[in-house]
Amino acid sequence: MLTAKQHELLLFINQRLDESGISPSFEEMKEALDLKSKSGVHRLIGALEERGFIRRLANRARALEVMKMPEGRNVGGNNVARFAPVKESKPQIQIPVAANDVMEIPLHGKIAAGVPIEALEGQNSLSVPMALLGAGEHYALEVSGDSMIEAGILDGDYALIRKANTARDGEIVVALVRGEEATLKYLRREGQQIRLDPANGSYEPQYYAPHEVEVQGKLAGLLRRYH
Amino acid sequence: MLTAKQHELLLFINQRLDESGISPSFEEMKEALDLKSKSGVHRLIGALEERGFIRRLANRARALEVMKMPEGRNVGGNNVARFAPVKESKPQIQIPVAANDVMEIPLHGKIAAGVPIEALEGQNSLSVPMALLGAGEHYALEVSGDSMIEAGILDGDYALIRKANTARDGEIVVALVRGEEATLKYLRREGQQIRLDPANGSYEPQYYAPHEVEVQGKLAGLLRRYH
DNA sequence: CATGAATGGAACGATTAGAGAACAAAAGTG
DNA sequence: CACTTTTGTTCTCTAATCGTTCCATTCATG
Repeated sequence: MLTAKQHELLLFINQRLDESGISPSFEEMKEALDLKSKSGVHRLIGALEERGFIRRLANRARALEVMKMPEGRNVGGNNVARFAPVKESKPQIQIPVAANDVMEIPLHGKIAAGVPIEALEGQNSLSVPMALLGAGEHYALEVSGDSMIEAGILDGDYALIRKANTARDGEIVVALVRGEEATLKYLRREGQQIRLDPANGSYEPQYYAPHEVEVQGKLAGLLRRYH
Repeated sequence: MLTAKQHELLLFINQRLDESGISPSFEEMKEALDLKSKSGVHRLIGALEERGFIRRLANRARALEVMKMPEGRNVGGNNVARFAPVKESKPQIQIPVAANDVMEIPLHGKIAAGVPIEALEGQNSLSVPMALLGAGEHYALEVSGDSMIEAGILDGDYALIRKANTARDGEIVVALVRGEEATLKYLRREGQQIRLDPANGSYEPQYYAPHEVEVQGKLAGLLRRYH
């Protein structure tokens, strides 16, 4: 899927993001790739974006985000044991259903504060209006618990998650902690630490080393049902 | 399903992708298959693509991607605990099933505390999974304001409303007050009075005589979008 | 020998890559 | 707010790599 240069750049970006949480600038990438001009970096970034490996905010400095890594490679190089949760997969192509701006996305189970994702690997799926999703690969999780209640995310809601390996500060992510607990939390970086913030005064923020936390996706939408 | 050459090529591509994450070029594949011209590779790639084993970006260098491998190779579905050197499975492309469990409902405008519904009776509509709705006639409103924030209903959310003329105590309703203001509130009865409760400590409950309040619908679902 | 399929060859055009510079847009500073 | 620095964008050239296409040739088979 990638050329050697694209691969090299992707690795570098991912590494920097993992270590410091800060996107490298074009200048820094230029140095890392041993180039003498930034224009090349620009093209490579374009190629990576086109292929869905990274995502970026246009005209913003240091606003890169890694969506996936080539072939199984684990992001952040953390060799933590992992349990049932989200299986890494090849990009699944989501084609809008004809005549309907709706998509079927897989329902991967429940997510709760402090509790692993229940791997209810059933064939469950959810129909979701495309208007709620952006580009990319998505899945749904049923929210369990009240740790995000102040962000308007209630017990029983369905969280629509876009797969990603990194996220920017302040975004709500599905974070796999030490390979065993997956939780939905605000992601924030403080120095060399990763901080996972609940949205509930009764819970405390938790701090981790970067290698202990793996971002599996970010919150892209929410569905709730009143009976 | 595959000819010997096709099979050989697929294996080679998969191996290279696995080892280095970098797609082989036509030249390299030519060498690997012991061919003396790239045109043969071109045909093989075409065949593999046609059969859904690989996918590629047209006119892009080294932009191959393996979608699945031949034979009963395990494709996803493993729910066993897995450890770090995760061997990748190649999930099949997920094509959404024709979703007939979807409904188009009209988007009637915005609703806010203390402000009439904006009658933007345009062509706007929203596709919504039927799972979020019950029986009956529904429409959607964009929520404006923070008066229901403690009920997890935020500014910008889409409220799915089921038309109804009555509601039980404690339900969230669209209430038309004195024929002019439509608001989203908790409905409660106190003696001969109707009480409309916001879910926000900064706002006060409001009391009305029964004839002043007309229930237009009850909250049936909620959609939110994070960008 | 005819035929269709697979292979070889080479020309062609497009993409990728490197460099340099000028410019525009954000972020930071006082 | 004005000014400076940092950062991202765009353009032009040049060269090498890569993918595409068309056509001739070979091969296996009946």
